[in-house]
Amino acid sequence: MSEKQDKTKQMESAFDASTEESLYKLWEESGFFTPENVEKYLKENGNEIKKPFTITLPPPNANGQLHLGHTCGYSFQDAMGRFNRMMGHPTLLLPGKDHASIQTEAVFSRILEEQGENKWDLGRDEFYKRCYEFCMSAAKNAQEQEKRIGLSADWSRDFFTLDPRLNEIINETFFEMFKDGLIYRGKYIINQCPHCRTALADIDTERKEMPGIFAYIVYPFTDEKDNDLAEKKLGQRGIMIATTRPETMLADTAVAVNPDDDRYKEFVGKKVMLPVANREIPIIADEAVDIENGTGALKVTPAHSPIDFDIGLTHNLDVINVIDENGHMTGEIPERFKGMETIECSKALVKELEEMGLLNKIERIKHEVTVCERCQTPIEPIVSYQWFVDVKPLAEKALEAIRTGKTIVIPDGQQSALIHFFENIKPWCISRQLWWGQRIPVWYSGGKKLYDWLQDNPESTIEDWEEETGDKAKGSGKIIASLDKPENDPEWKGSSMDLWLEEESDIFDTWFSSGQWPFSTLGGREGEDFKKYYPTQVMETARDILFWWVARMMMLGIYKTGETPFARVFLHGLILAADGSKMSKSRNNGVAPAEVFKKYGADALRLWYFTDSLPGSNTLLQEEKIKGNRFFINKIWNASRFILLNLEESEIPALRSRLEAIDNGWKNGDLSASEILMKTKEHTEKIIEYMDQLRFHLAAESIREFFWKYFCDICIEDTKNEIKGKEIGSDERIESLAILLYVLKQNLKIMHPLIPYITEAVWQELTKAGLAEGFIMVQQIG
RNA sequence: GGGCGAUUAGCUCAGCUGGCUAGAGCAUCUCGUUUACACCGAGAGGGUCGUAGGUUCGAGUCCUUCAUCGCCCACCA
Repeated sequence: MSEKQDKTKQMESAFDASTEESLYKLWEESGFFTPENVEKYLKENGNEIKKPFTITLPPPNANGQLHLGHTCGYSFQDAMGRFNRMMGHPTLLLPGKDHASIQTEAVFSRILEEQGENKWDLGRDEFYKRCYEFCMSAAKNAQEQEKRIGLSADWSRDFFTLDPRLNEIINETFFEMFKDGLIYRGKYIINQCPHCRTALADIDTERKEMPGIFAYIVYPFTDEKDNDLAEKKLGQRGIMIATTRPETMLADTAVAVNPDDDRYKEFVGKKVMLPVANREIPIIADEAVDIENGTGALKVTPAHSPIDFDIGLTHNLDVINVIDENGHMTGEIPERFKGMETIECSKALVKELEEMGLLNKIERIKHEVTVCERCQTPIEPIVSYQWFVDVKPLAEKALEAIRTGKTIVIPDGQQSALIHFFENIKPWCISRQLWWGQRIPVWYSGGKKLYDWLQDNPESTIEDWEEETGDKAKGSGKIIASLDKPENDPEWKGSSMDLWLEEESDIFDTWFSSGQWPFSTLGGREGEDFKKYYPTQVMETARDILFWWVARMMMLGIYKTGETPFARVFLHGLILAADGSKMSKSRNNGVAPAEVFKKYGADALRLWYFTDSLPGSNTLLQEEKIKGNRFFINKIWNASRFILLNLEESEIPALRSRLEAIDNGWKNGDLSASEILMKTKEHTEKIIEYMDQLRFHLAAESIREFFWKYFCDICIEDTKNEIKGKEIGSDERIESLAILLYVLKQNLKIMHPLIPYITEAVWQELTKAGLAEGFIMVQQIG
C-alpha cells in the first residue's frame, strides 16, 4: 500500500511539460549528440554500424528571435536525425548561425540609430566588432530555443558563417573560381539607397504606390526632313516620349520603339537631338518596348533604369551615369544641374523644356516605385562595377544531378520549379557594398579606380590614365585574387616602394558563403569530417529559399567537391497565422515558440508540425490542434503510469526475464503466440517505412491511432481485469504485464523521433523501475 | 508576362503508383465513467471530393476545358 502511494507521488497524473528541459540536459550530458559517441556505444553493444547520417542544419539568421517556422524546420530535422540514430546510423546534425549580411546590417543599423549612433561614425572596424557581439548574443538566445524544441544537434560542431575557419574555405572557393574564369568583374545596374548609402539586392526592396508625374517630351530629329515627316505622321516635329523621371533624360543614349509599331517604323535608325543635353541619340527598335504604354516611344537610360540597361546591352549603347550614390546629379551634365537632388532637377528640366516648347503635357499619376525596405526611400538605379559568377556551367551540372536522381526534391512540384530556375539562370552578382560580411579576397594593384578606369577604357593604357588624372600609377592596374594579402605584384615594373595594393571593400553576398555550408562546416575538401560525413543525406529547409539557397548549395557543392551535397531536399511550408496571413511584427500576430512550449510542451508542438505541415503547403496555426496533441502526450504518460502502478516490485525479476524472452522471439520473428505483438511488429515496420520516405504526417497519424485506439482502448482495457483479478506473481499476471510492457517500450521507441520528451520521460521511469536501460535516444528500433 | 501549386465534412487538412461503402484532428450532439487519464470512454450527425467533358470494367485519384484562390520570379517608361 505504501509502495503504491510512493509511486503515485513520483508519477503525477499529468505529464508536466516543464520537465522537458531537464530531460534535454540529460541528453546533452550523455554525449550522444556527437556521432562518434553513438558509434562507440553501438559497437560496445554489439550493434551493426551503418553509414553516417548527416544534415548540415540550415543556419538561421543571427539577428533576432526564432519563430515558429524555425522550430518547424528543426522538428523535422531532429525527427530524421533521431530516427536514423535509432536505426544504427552514427548521426550528425550540424548546427550554426548565419551572419545574414544585409539583413543583419539593416537590423543592427536600426539599433544603432535608436541609440543615437550610426555606422559611419563608428567606422568599418568598430561597426564590425559591435555587430559581431550583437550576433553572438542573438545566437545564444536562438540556441536556447533550438534546444527547447529538442534538437539533438552536435553543439561541439556549432558554426557561425563568419567563423575564420569557414572564411578560409569560402575564399579558397572564390580563388579557384576566379582562376577558372567563372568569376568576373562587370558593370551592372544596382539598386542604390541614397539614404543608407548602399547597394541593395532586389530582395531588399519593396514596391510602394506613390504620387508622381508623367511628362510628355518631344525630342526633335536632327534632320529637318525627318521633322517634316514626323509632323505629318505624328503631329509634332520630333518623336515624343513619356517619362516619370525627366531628370534621367540627361543620361539618355537612345529612344526605343517596338519593331512592330507602325507609327515609328520608318524612323528607326534616324537620329534625334536630346534637348538640354544637346547630344545626338539614335532611334532603335526593341521588342521589350510596350506599344500601348505612354507614347510607345521609350527614352533609354541604361544607367538609371533596369529595363533600359538590358536594352543598352542588346544594342551596345553607352552608359552615362548622372546620379551619384547620394541621389545627387553628377557627371557630364550642364553645370547648372550639378549637385541638385533628382526631384529638384526634374522640376528645373521641365521648366526649361516648357520654355523651349518641347513639353507637350504633364499628367499627375499614381504609380508603384521601388523603395528601400528599411527606410522607404525610393531607390536610385545606378550602374556600377560588381562581382559576378557565371553560373551557367554550374547550373548544368546541378541539372544533371537532378535528372539522374542524385538529388531529389520533395515535393516534386518544387523540383520542377528548381529545374526551371536552373534552365533560365542569370549571372549571379555576389558583391555587396556593405560592411557586415566577408570581404572579397581581391587586391587592386594601383587601386580600384585605376582598374575600373582601364575597364571603362579598354583601348587605353596606364600612361593614358596618368595623363588624364595627373596622378602617378602605383601598380599594374591588374587584379590580384589571393587567399592572403599579397606582398607584391609580379607584373608591377615600378619600385616596390610605389606599389599600392588596395583591398576590395565589397563583401560577399550572404548566399555565397551559406551556399557552401554543407562542405565548409565539414572542414572543406580536406577535412576529416568531410571524408566521413559528405555528401549529406538530407537538406530540410523552407520552401521560400529554394532558389536563393538550395540552388546555390548544389552549384557550389558540385563545383567544389564533384558531388551533389545532399541526396534529398525536403521543403516544409510556411507557418501562417490562423487567418492565413503571414506572421509579422507589423501585424503583431506572431506567436513566439516560447509561449507554445510553456502552454503545451515541445512534443505537442512537434506533433502538430508533423501532422499538419506537409511539404509544399502552408500551414495555418491552430492552437486547438496543438492542444489536442497535448492530450495525446498525456495519454502516453497515463498509459505508462497505469502499467507501472499495477506491477509489484516483487514481480520485476520475473518480468525482466519474460521481457528478454519476448525480445528474442521478436528478433527471430517468432511472435505467433501473441496477436498484440504481431500487430506491433507490423506497425513498427509501417512506421519505419513512413520515416524512410519522409512521410511524417502518415507516421504521426499512425502512432497516434495505434497507441491510443489500439494499445490503450483495446489492449489495456481488455487486460485490465485480468491484471487486477489475478494473484500477484502469477504466470497470467506476469504474461499480461510483460506483453503490455514490451509493447509499450516498442511504441516508445518508434514514437521517440517524433515526440522525444515524453518517450524519454517514460523510459527513464522504466529505467528507475529496473525495466529498461540507458537512454531511449540510442535504443535501436526493430 | 513566366513558373509552381491548390479547390474533399462547420474549420484545418490527409487520401502514395486509379478499386472508397471517401478518412483524421478540432468543433457539434447523445450517453457513460470519477481508484491510468474529464488532458477520459462509447456512439451519432455531417461531404453528389470546384465546373464541364474525356480515358477506363471502375476516377477524389489520370487527361483536357473553364472558374476561383495562393505562392515564387520578372516587370510596370
